[in-house]
Order: sequence, then C-alpha cells, then structure tokens
Amino acid sequence: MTAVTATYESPSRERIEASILVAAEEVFSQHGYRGASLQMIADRAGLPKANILYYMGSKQALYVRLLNRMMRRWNEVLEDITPDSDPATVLSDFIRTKMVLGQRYPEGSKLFAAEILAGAPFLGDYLGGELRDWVASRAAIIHQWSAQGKMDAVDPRWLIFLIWSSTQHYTEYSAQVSGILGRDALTEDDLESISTFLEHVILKGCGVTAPAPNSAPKSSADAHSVEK
Amino acid sequence: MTAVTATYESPSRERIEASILVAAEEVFSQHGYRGASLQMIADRAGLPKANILYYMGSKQALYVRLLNRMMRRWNEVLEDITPDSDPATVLSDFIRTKMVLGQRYPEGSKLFAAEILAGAPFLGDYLGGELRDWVASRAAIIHQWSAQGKMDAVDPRWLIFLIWSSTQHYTEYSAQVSGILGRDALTEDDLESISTFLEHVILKGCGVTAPAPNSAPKSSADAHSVEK
DNA sequence: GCTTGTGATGACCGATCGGTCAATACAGGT
DNA sequence: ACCTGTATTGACCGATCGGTCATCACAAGC
Repeated sequence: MTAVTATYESPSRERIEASILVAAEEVFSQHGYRGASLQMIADRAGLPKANILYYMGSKQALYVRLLNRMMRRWNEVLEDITPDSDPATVLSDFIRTKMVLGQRYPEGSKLFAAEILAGAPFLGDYLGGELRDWVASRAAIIHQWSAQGKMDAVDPRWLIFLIWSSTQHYTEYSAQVSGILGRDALTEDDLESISTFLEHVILKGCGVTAPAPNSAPKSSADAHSVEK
Repeated sequence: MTAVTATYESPSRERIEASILVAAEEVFSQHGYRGASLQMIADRAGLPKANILYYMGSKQALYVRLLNRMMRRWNEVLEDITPDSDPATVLSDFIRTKMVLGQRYPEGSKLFAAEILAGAPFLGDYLGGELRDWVASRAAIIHQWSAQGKMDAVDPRWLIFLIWSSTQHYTEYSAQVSGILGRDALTEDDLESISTFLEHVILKGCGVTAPAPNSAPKSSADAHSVEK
C-alpha cells in the first residue's frame, strides 16, 4: 500500500459512514439492539446489507459506536460548576441545555433510553463509573448550596434525576406527547413554554432565589413571567 | 362439546397463562416487541415454545394482551377529581400513586415505555383517544385551580407530564439509577425519600400549599375529605 | 498492460424467527 | 370399552437473522 493513499480518508467514505450512522440510529432507537436488523438499516441507508458490515464490522460494533457518539455529545455540554456558582443560573442552564440536547439528537436520546430499558448491557460500566462520578461531584456542590442557605435542603441526587427525567420525557415519549397534544411534533413555542415551566417549578420548588444578579451571558434564561 | 366442561375454566389453565404473562412481560419490557422472541419467553416460563402459541394464539396477541392488562391497572387508580378538590391533596396523591404503581408493576411500566419508544404502533389509538381525553379533563380542572388562585398559572399539561416523567423515571431507568447509586435496587427508604422530594418540589414549585406530610387524610387547614 | 489495494455486492451459510401440524396423552361422559 | 374434546409437544415450514466470502469494478503505481 502506498502511504499517500493509505493515510487519506476519502470524503466519500465519511459521507457513507455518516449516512449509515443516521439510519442505524433511527432503527436502533425504535427497536432496541435486538429488535433492530441490519437489513432495515441497510434499506434506510439505501445500501446493500453487505456494505453496512463492510463499513462497520458488525452489528455490535455499529451499536457501540452510536452509543459512544451519544456519550461524547453529552460530555461536550457538561460545564464545570463550583460551590460559588449561582444555583439559579446553573440549574436554569442545566434544564435548558438538556432540553436543547434532547431536541437536537432525538434519535440518540431514544437510543440511550432503549439501552437503559434493556438493562444497560453495554453501558453498565459507564453508568457505574464515569457518570456516577459526575453525579457525585455535582451532588456535592448542590449539597453545599443547601448548607449555605442558597436553596432548600433537598437530596441532590433526586434533583439531578428530576431534571434528567422531566427534560428527556419530551424526546423519548414524543409519541405519547404528540399523541395527547394532537400534534405531529412539538413547536418552538411548545419547547420554550415547557422550558420556562420546568425552570419555574424546579427553581421555585427547590427554594432557589431568582436568577443571578449578573446574568449577562444568558439571553433566553430571563423569560420567566409566571408568578403567584 | 359438553356445556359443563366448556364453560369451566380450569384453574391449571389460569395458572399456566399467568406464568406465561409474567415471563412475556419480562422479555417484552427488556427487548421491545421486535426484539423479544417466543423462545425466550418459553424458556423463562419453563414451557415448550408451541405451548406459548397454544395458549396465546400469536406473538402479537400476547403482546396486545399485556398492553391491555397494563392499561387496566392504570385505569384502576384513576380517581375522580373536581375543581373543588384540594390541589395539594390531589397532586400529592397523584405523585405517590404513580410512584407505587411503577414499583408494583415495573415490568409492565417498562413494557409501556418500550411501546412508546417504538412509536406506539399498538397504542396510538389509546394515546390519541382515551388518554388524551383524560389529560384534557384533568387539565381543565387544574386550570380552574389556577384561576381560583389556588396555585400558580402553570400549563396543566406540562404539570401532568412532569409528574408522569419524574415518577416513571425510577422504574424505567432503574438500571441507570441503581448503577449511579451503586445499589442493586431502590430501598423502601429511597422510595419514601424520593416521593417526599417530588411532593415538596412540585407542590412548592406550583405555588400549592403543602398537605399533610403523610398520605393519610389531611390534618391541617381545610380538612375536607376528598374521597367519595 | 499488468499489478495492487480499496470499494461494492450477490450469493450463500448456519441459526433463529413466528407459526403450523400431526401425533400423542389423557380425563369425563356414555 | 369407546368416544370426544382439551392439553401437550416434537418436528417441521418458509422467512429472516448476523455474518462470510468470492467476485467484480476501478483507480493508482510500476
């Protein structure tokens, strides 16, 4: 093999791989690992089945690759916070970031959900390791906020789970939500309305005082209006 | 056929059917409709595969029967509320009932979740019909509560979804929750702690005055019995 | 023009899928 | 003993599963 061509990643290859990943994410997220078939993925990608295996190696490798990609997307938005951070700003950012993430990668979010439903056979280590540490560190900071009187003395873990569940609901249960609302999909207004609602209820419910005095960088976070 | 024996439902038959339903609920909830196989169900039930078909007719009939059973369980705990009901009591009961329901039927809850993830191919009509009406009627009452100044002017639909998502999270994401907590399963104390947390945050977050700490009949303020 | 490495794919493999069926066992009524 | 309807199950069906492989197309280097 000539070194020149070997190190060169053909752009067509990248495009093909990307289309396979998109198709696979759709199928896996709908039917889970076992329920998905390479034939369905191939049909959706407009390729013969053998090509899927040529580019991805195996069904499992393709699945793991999708999971890793989703974990990477997740990690990209994990910002650092300190006990000195303003709880209102941090929690508000957290809620809105999770909402945006679920809307940006709906198939990836559903893929993750299906993996958890199946008992996390491939993500068990991640949950008990990396993610567990992330939760522990955040929980410690939230705990300090409580100790400093910045918010109610709630269990930080339950608060984190509350934000996760309430935001992810709108991507993973999109079939239920749109079925009940009688709409095909959520509109931009819906999403803003939901984000504002969650912000209002969770911040107020945790006894967090109004947003930071210095919320300059944030543009959309100060849209709260509902008050009693 | 002799009428005597024909109308008689053998108790052994009921026992066998029940064991099949239990096994099938486990497999379907983990792998979804497509990912589940009759062989897996048969093995878990300790029966030959042909018996599953003999008792249940087909894979789809078995699946639909499980879904209907879960919907029935759900409907059993849907109590009637009126605009005169106390919001704190109703919302508190709602939260705790949903938590108990998820713990009592974890496999059924996951089955439901997998069905929604797959796009609700079998429950589409239910979501857009019966359940949609249920949500609409509850939303109307919650809206009246807001108008009467009993709580903040939040969108009732988002509130209902919030309670659904935050409670179901602990059954459907049990693999994630226990992985992060480093525990095999949630304890009784965990469940009480979570229920109290959700009650606190959601009621306070919606501007509802807190009810009695226990789910027992109210003691403080307007002790007005809600039940029929 | 021949070689070589990469991309592409139909044909095929054994295993498993949902489902059918014939054979068998068995209990109750006559 | 015989008949009849139910219960049980191994064997089998065509379809599909994930995966392999031989073959072919094609562009680059010699």
